[in-house]
Amino acid sequence: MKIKYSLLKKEKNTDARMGTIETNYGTFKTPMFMPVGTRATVKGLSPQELYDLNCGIILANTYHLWLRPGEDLISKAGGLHKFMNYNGPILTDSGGFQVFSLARPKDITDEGVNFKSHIDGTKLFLTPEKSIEIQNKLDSDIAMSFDECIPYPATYDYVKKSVERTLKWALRGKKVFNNERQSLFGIVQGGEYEDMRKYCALSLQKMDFDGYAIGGTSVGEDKETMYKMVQYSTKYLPTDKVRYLMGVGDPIDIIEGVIRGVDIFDCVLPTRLARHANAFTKYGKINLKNSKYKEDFTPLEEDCDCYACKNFTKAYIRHLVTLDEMLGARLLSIHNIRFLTRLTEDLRECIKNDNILEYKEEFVKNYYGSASYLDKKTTGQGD
RNA sequence: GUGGAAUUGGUGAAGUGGUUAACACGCUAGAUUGUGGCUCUAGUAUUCAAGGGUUCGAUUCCCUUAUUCCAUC
Repeated sequence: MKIKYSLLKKEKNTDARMGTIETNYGTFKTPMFMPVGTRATVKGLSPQELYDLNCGIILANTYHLWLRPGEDLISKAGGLHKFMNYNGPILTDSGGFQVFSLARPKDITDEGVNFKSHIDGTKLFLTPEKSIEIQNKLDSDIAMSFDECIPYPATYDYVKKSVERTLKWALRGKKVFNNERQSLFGIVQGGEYEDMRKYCALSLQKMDFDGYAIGGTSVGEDKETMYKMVQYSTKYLPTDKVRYLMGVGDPIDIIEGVIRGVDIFDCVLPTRLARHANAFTKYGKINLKNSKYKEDFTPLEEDCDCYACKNFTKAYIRHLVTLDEMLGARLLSIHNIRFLTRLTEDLRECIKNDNILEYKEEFVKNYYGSASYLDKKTTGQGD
C-alpha cells in the first residue's frame, strides 16, 4: 500500500502540525527526524539500535546503492528492508543531490545528467526514469523524484529554467513509476523566489504525488533565507499530504521548519558530527576532543535517555574519540540522533500544548546563549 | 681511567656564520545541513643542553661543565 498521512492537530500560533504516517513497515508520528543511511546502513548502528532511537524512518541513497552493490542485487535479496534487515520505513533519495555536488552545470541537460562516479571516475548518466527504476527495485517505502538542486545564489532566469526541468523530470519519473508498495514524492525547488516556489508546488500538485519535499535549501544561503524558502514552499502545499524538508538537521532549523509546517527532516549532521567527535547538547554543540572533558565523569547530557548517556561519561567518550576507537563514533551517533528525535518529541508535545514559540525561545537561549543565529550561513557544499 | 661521537619543541628529526629554525607525528582549537567514514582549516621552539669566548652578527666556530652513546684497559 501507499503511505497514509493523517493530520492530527495544528498548533494555534504557527503552521506547526502533528500527525502520523502509516506505512507497510509501521506507523510513525510527525514531526519526525530521519537519520541518513546512505549505503543501506546508518553508519555504525544496528537496526535494533535504530528502533531504540525512536526515529520512525530512515533514508538510504539511490545513487550510492546504484553504484554498489547495484539495485539488482538488492532486489535479489528481497529488497532493501530484507537486505539490511531493517523492518521500519525507509525513504530513498533520488540521486538529485549527488548530481548537484558531482556534476557541473553544463553536464545537466533536459534529458538527464552526465557526471563521473566519485568512486572510480566512470562516466555515468542518470535520468529521472533511471532513478525511479532503481528506486522501484530497491523497494523502499518512499521514493523521491529526480530533481535539480539549484545552487545559491542563482539568478531568477536560471531558477525558472531549472524549475521547469525539475517539473518535467517529476512527470517523467511518475510516468514510469511502477511499484504498488511504494509512494512517490515530488520536490519543490524555486530558490529564494516565492513565485517560483509557488509555481513549482502547485504544478507538482497537479501531478498528484503521495507527498511533497522541499529541496534546494542548506546550499550556502543564510538561515533567514532558508526559512523563507521553506515558508514559500509549505504555504502552497496541501495540508493533507506530508511535507519533507530535505537535508536539514541543525536543531534550530528543525524547530523553524516545524513552525513553518514541515513534517519530516533528514540530515547527515548527527552522524557526521559524531564521527568528528561532536555531540549535540541543550547548551550547544560540544567537541569531545576538547581537553576540558578529560576528567569530566558526567554523561553528555544528564537528562538524556539514550544508551550513551545512560552508561558512559564524557571522559570515557573523549578517551575513545581521541584514540579513534569505533565505539566513540557509535555512542556519539546514538546520542546525536536521539537528541534530534527527542527534539521532535518535544515539538509534538508543544503542538499539543500550543506553546511552540515559547519552546523555541527557551531553546535558542540555551543553545546559542545570547547570540543571534539568523545570520549564520549554511555551508553549501553537498557531497 | 683513556680515546671518539653526540646533545635542536611533547616526540622523531632537517638545517644554516646573517631578516619569521624545514617536515612529520602529537597536542590545542575550529569547521561539518537530501554523507566521497577517520576529513578539512588554523595554532603550536623569540629558540637550538648550560655557561663563557671569537665575530658587526652564532643554533651554526672555539673553550669549560653536564648528560648520553661507542671503543678500549
